[in-house]
Amino acid sequence: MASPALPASTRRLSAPIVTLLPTAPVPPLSRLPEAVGQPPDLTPLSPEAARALGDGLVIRWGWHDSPFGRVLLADSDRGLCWLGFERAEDGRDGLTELAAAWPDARRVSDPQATRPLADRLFDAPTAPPPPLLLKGTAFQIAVWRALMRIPPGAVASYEAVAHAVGNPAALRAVGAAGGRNPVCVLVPCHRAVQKSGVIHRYRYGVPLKQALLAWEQGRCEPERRATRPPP
DNA sequence: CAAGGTGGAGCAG
DNA sequence: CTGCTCCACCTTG
Repeated sequence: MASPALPASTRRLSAPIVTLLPTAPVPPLSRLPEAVGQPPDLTPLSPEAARALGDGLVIRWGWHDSPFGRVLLADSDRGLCWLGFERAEDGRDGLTELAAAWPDARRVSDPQATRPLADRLFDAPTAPPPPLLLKGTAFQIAVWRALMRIPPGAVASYEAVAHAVGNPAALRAVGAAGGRNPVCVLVPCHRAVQKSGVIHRYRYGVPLKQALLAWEQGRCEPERRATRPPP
């Protein structure tokens, strides 16, 4: 039986998070594509501005099921300010992280408010993102913007992202900045991989990162399915 | 200032 | 292939 052997360098899913056909690995982009236009509704905030805003901010949050596990969504009238899975690898749960990110905001459990977004979140990887309210340093915001230039179905090396933000040597800091983005999936930090193509680390675990990439590749490169040998 | 982080290159086995 | 060392540099406390 010719099972479609994954490269040994690729870690396998340890648990069936989502059922997907294995896809051929995508070679990392050596350079990010030129900006095709930033999402017009992305609202970057410096930590100082965010602290000033936090007081009056009302955040409505809710847990929802997704093909990749439970997700926590948190919305405000300034945009979506949190999208995270249930638990990060370090053990912290989403609600704790949300509270740490917006300590002065009024946080209200309101699953009905976030349900519409949750329902269409995983409809298609190419769907335009909702308005976002992102708090970060200048460097982090630059990294997040660069990550959003990686098309769905593609991956880029941390080095390429570092180059895109004008500091090719800061590739390790790029990884750290990506890992601190408050809206995973929408800021596609999962599309940054090691230069060799190996998926090495992810805030929510390597299996989830692989599942997200496989899902995007399956949705964005249907021609791959035709060229893949039958199981 | 020191430590840590979603890296990368080089080398040994 | 895996594992280790060293280097890199921005952020955080």
